Amino acid sequence: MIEMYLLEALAAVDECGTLSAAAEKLRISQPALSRSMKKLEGILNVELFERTKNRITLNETGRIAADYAGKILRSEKDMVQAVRSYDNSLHMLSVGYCAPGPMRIVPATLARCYPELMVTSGMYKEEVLARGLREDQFSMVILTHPLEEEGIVSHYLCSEHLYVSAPPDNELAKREKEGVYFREVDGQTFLQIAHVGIWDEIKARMIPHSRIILQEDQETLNAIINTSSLLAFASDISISTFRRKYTPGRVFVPLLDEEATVRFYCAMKKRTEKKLSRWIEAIVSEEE
Amino acid sequence: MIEMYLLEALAAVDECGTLSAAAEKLRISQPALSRSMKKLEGILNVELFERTKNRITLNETGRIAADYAGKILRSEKDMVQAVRSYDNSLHMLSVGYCAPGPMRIVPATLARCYPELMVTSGMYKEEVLARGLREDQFSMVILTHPLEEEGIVSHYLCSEHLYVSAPPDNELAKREKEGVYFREVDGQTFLQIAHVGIWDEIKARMIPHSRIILQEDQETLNAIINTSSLLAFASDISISTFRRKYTPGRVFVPLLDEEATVRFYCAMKKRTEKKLSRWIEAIVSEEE
DNA sequence: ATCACTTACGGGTGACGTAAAAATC
DNA sequence: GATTTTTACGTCACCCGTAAGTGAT
Repeated sequence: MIEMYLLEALAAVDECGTLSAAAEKLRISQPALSRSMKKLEGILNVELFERTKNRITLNETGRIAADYAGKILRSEKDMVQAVRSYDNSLHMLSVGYCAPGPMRIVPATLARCYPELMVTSGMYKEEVLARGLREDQFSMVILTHPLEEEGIVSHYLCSEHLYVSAPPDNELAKREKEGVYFREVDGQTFLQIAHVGIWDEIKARMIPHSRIILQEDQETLNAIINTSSLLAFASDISISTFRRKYTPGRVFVPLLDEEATVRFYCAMKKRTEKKLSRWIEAIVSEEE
Repeated sequence: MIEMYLLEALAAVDECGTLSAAAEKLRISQPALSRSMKKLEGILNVELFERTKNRITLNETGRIAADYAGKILRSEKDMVQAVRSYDNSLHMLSVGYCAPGPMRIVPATLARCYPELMVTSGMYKEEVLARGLREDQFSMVILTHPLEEEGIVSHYLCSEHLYVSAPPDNELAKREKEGVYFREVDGQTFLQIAHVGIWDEIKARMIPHSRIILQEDQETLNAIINTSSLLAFASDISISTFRRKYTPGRVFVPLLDEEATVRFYCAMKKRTEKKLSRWIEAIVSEEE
């Protein structure tokens, strides 16, 4: 049997042309490589090289052997790649989101159901998410609509409702109960966390005349909000998870347009649905 | 990099189901195999087995890995096979004949042109020869006609003319100069060496009423001929190469039918023609 | 008790590197 | 003289086998 290191050596010699160059590439000494090539010829019981005193060149047989060697080495690389990535798919769950809201709920509930699973999260545009799901870059994606495709199933996950966060001395604070329409605040300047996914498009449509000041860091943003008289945004999810706690002085006024409510659906392939069945059931029951 | 022995071990475990059985198959100890499987998992950084205290089973990842392993092992076998057989084709020349006459000429001339070449000879029916040439079982075949096919070239090689070998006291011996026709000897009993290829068919057609006593061994046949009053066969080739010497008392009477002369052609693939160019030129010049 | 796997320990093969020689450019 | 391959020799890694241990059937 020809061991892999011999095939690798042969491929390197084929590639480099000389033993010395190949030895350097392989990070072994040149005599070691010379021996390996002799050993390979011994195993095959075939001459692979034209040898002169200080020159060694692959002959036709050697080139054929080197081609096979290259092919086998690629197979081996493929194997390592495929096995590792399959194993990864068992231990990792890559989830893509179109908005930060569900990202505050899903990873936590997944971790509760499957403590052994490593969950990765990321936010992308919905087209990217759909394509990534098809191509197995994501195990699951969170969208604003069910994805109706062959082999893919979608489940309703949760909804998120948008609020305006107003300082207590602002006129709007009085409207905490009855709410406000987008058009009433269009033109105002808002503070907002960066990267809110789908909400960017909604705000661009509904309050086109507003300026929105973005802040990358959530803690910094909270600090600014607490000392600022500017309006900001919140949602039922963000309020319940941290806004109430970290921007305690603020009044949250619900937006009354239907565009201020988004329904989220999780979409995944059938085989993932099977793997996540416990979580899906839990989500469905929480929803009731 | 995963060495081949690890892949072989994995494939054996996959095949045998238990480490002990696989170890026996591989002719190594069971602890050694246990270690190898651990090493493989270490290299891949992946679990390949479900392990209980006294049971080890491939998990899904392991089955995927084992499939790859089998594939790579087959590739390696293919490589050895292909390289050896290519090398063989450089050093061996397998020639198939339809008659023994050319077999007395061709191997000797080939050996003179290419002393480094190992030449193998064998006699077969012409259909078998044509197929064998196509499928590379023969490097060259000797036929009674040129082979007109894509990628195959044919050259005229030599002709062979049939004689009747008669004891000096036989009536026929007087006809040494003028010759004799097949029909004149049809019905007579002949002594003949076994395995004369194409000549069997010619004789079956031209002297259907004759009995032909076959003898496997040439030396034995010569001895019988020298002490027998039966007729026998000879040809210009056999006469010049050994009949004159080993059956010295005999008179050789030429057969006058055109069927008694056969022209031989060597057929080979284009690449073989290139390899044998020196020999082909020599044959052509001898022919002139 | 037997079977199947793992752990522990010692041994030998063989792959490696260094050094030096031979030969070509 | 520089480069390339081969030969020689000592070293060390690692793969193996034996023996012992653990747990399940």
